[in-house]
Amino acid sequence: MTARAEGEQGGLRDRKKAASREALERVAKALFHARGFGAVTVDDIAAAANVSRRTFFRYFPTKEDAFFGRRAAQLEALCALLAAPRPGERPFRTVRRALVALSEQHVASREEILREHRVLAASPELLAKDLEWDRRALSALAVALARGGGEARRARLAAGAIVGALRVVIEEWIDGGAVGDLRASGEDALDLLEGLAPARG
Amino acid sequence: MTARAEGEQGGLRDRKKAASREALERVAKALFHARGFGAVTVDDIAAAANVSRRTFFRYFPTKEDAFFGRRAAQLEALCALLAAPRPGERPFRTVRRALVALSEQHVASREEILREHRVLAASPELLAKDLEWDRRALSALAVALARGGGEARRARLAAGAIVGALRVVIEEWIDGGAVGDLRASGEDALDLLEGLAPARG
DNA sequence: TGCCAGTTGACACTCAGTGCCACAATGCTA
DNA sequence: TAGCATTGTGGCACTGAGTGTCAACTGGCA
Repeated sequence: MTARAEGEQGGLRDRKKAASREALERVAKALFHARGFGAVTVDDIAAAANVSRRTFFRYFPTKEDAFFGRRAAQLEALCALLAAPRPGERPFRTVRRALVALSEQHVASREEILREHRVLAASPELLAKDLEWDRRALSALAVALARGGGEARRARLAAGAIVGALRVVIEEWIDGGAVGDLRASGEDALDLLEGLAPARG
Repeated sequence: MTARAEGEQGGLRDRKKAASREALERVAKALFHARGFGAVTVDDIAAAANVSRRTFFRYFPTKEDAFFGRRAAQLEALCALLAAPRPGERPFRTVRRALVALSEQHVASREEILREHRVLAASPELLAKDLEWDRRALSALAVALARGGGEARRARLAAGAIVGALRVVIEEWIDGGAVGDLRASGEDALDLLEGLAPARG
């Protein structure tokens, strides 16, 4: 075992690795957007990135994963926000802040989201995978909501309803061309759902 | 073109067809339960059902579909109930009746659901597909809720929250060994969510 | 310079899913 | 009951995802 930790991007080796990964993801997305997910093979991606097919699978466990870089980053950001409540803040308030921040990220990446959504809507296999991210967000929200000491069951219930409702809000925003006020729509939905959060323990 | 319509199960041919399909599904589930979804190949299923591999794919478009017969039937039953509101009934009431009926189906199929869930929990690829059924249920609920003439947006929002919350309720029921009162938990959740439904148009 | 560890490419393999064609079973009709 | 069209089935070959393995290469370090 070497003394160097894994993510310590100092060496040339690590920089090359990061570059390969980034190139693969970029090239893959470009191909998906151009031809649709199903019409692009891993061979195509590997060839376009000047890498062997085998190498592609060293960076991404499945073809789908080359598409979901954004979602992974989004979830990570959400979890980070949820894990850092302000002192004395009610759990629902923390959740609201985190989700509002998420909506602002969405608005900022408007173009990319629209492009991705076009690919997503045309390939059901991607849609299925996409829903899994919601499940993970749900767990994170449930943990955050339960922090106040209320019932854990109730926290999960509220998290489920929030995720379910916000997915609809985001979809409507996208279907409307991503021109509406996503933040406002999201906050309206959260207002309606606030009563679901567990009472203070 | 023959005069006979497609589903007219009178002839020997149709009975054989139905039997093959049923045998494939039964055999497939048995194998999935015994070894796990990933450890069973389509060849295994076909062989166990005394049918060629090619024939399997004439009955089920994917291996997953041999697992989700129940879900398909469930969704169909849900849609049927939603499509038949009682005269003068508020949309939310129709939805509640349909979902209560669904919960009773769940309780009645307790054993099978537990067995299926064991398979499901052990194979993420199935879980992803499973979530797609929720999406379809969501659309059906949204249509039913919008029937009152209220805002369509609001109806979809409520449908999203309901589906999100009820999935959590069902999961908790299953995780608890399917011994709790699912109907009561579901109704409690619906009580909390009733305010989300669009106001009367 | 030479060793070590990690990265890559090439090859072979399994398995899901599809198109195609020949064959057999079924149902209808003469 | 013989003959016909229809339709289900099996076999085969093919594409594409994903994995294991091994030899060759490259960066880091002494």
